[in-house]
Amino acid sequence: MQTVRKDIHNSEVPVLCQSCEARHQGICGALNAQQLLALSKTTRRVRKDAGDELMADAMPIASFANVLRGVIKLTKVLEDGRQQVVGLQFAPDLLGRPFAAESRVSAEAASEVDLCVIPKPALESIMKESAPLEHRVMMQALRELDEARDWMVTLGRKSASEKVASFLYLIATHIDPTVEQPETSFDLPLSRADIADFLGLTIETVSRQISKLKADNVIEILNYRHVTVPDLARLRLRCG
Amino acid sequence: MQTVRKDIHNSEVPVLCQSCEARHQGICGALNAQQLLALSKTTRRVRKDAGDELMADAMPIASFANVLRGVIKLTKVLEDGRQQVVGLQFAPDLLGRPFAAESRVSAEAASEVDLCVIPKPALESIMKESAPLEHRVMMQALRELDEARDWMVTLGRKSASEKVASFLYLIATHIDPTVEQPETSFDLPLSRADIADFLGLTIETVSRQISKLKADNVIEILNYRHVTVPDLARLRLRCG
DNA sequence: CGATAAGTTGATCGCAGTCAAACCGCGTGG
DNA sequence: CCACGCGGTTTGACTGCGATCAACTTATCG
Repeated sequence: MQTVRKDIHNSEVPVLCQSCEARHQGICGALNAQQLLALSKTTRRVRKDAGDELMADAMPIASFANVLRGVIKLTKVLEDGRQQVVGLQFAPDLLGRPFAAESRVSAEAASEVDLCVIPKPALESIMKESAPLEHRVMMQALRELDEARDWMVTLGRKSASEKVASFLYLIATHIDPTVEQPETSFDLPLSRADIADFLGLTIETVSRQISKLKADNVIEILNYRHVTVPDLARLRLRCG
Repeated sequence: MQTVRKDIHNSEVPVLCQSCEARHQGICGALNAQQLLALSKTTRRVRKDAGDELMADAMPIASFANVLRGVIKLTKVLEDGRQQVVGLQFAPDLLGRPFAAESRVSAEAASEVDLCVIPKPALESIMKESAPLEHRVMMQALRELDEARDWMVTLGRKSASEKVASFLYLIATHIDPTVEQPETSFDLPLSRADIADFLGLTIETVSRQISKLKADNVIEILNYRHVTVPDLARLRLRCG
């Protein structure tokens, strides 16, 4: 989050974290009015563009952020440059690793995102006082652990076509978690390269499998990014 | 943990959870004397053999358990039977998914293990009162999340030989986390089939890569299970 | 001993990676 | 307006790693 300072072109208007409060989402739902007011004095509303780095691996953590809109990708890289996306965060997730001096992943805005940035000391001091808040943070960690383990099955045991179908299914069910209709439509928040890094595949293989799903009428695609799924259940079948 | 009841042949002697208390390890280190005494009345010391099922996917959770000795493997299976090991637990980890009605993984003793079994209501009621305990549980969840994400890189981006080397390195550094000497020796807690399921490979590929490491003098093997690593740094180099 | 389970080794095949070329949308400047 | 270049994507031809199928070896135990 150390990039926040220098990115002057981004709007940094101090506001009350009303988005999360109003919707009782994210971590703010666990706070009372007084705590919320105290916290709101230290938070900053920040907009970041796709591709902006939010947190670097092995760098000290200066702040946390509530994701209000958009998608963030968490990545790890090997010495020789091989990259793996190890997690995606949607609203209203909390970005950042509590109780660690430095991050163990890199975080990057996958799409344009809105964040509610909270200084690390502010959040940790409130967390020490507020058991409900710490509980909420733990629940997110446990959910992320469940998701990571689900994804390990995909990475370790699924074929390329199942991996791509699983990714599309994940996005379809996460990007807009409203009522589950059989037909859905959405914009992919990730480039082919990012998808490949998420699935442990190459760009070319991802492209081929998407083309195959299109040929089999499981999905329709407009302008590379906009996906329509006529029947989610049929996509689900392709996930293995 | 519902198998605890019926497995009469296993010793179930009620004892104080002295192992974890004495070493200030695991969750018991977060409790005061009074809480520890109250908890010890409900806990049971249990020994399980390798291969015993401790928890089934999608089954209600009846209890938690502190791992005192041995290794537990957490697995997930696809409908068609493909299996993936999604985590390993060593002493003094806490086995079980807090704040969830049912488990999302299967747990099986990989080696002979000693457990300190705690009924779910007992632990959760103490956790509600004791913030340090909840904090300790959260720290474990965060650590498991870090480990899961590390492993996602291995699953998604490493070659077969790097995967096997990474597994051996993981075991070498986890089974006995004492002072780090260049030479180490240990027994593999997993069969070739389990290793394959952990790495997203087949048994044959695991066997071939182990043979290759042996041929290159990176490891020595006795009776399939006992491994000696003459130089941990050299094994580390093979991890990618 | 023989039976069985676990592990190793060999031969072959196919999926996904690699290398290369074409395609597409888009902004920029002539 | 079109020419041009550029990044992202698609498609094609070929290769190679790891899966598959099968035979064999080794350890264990009745």
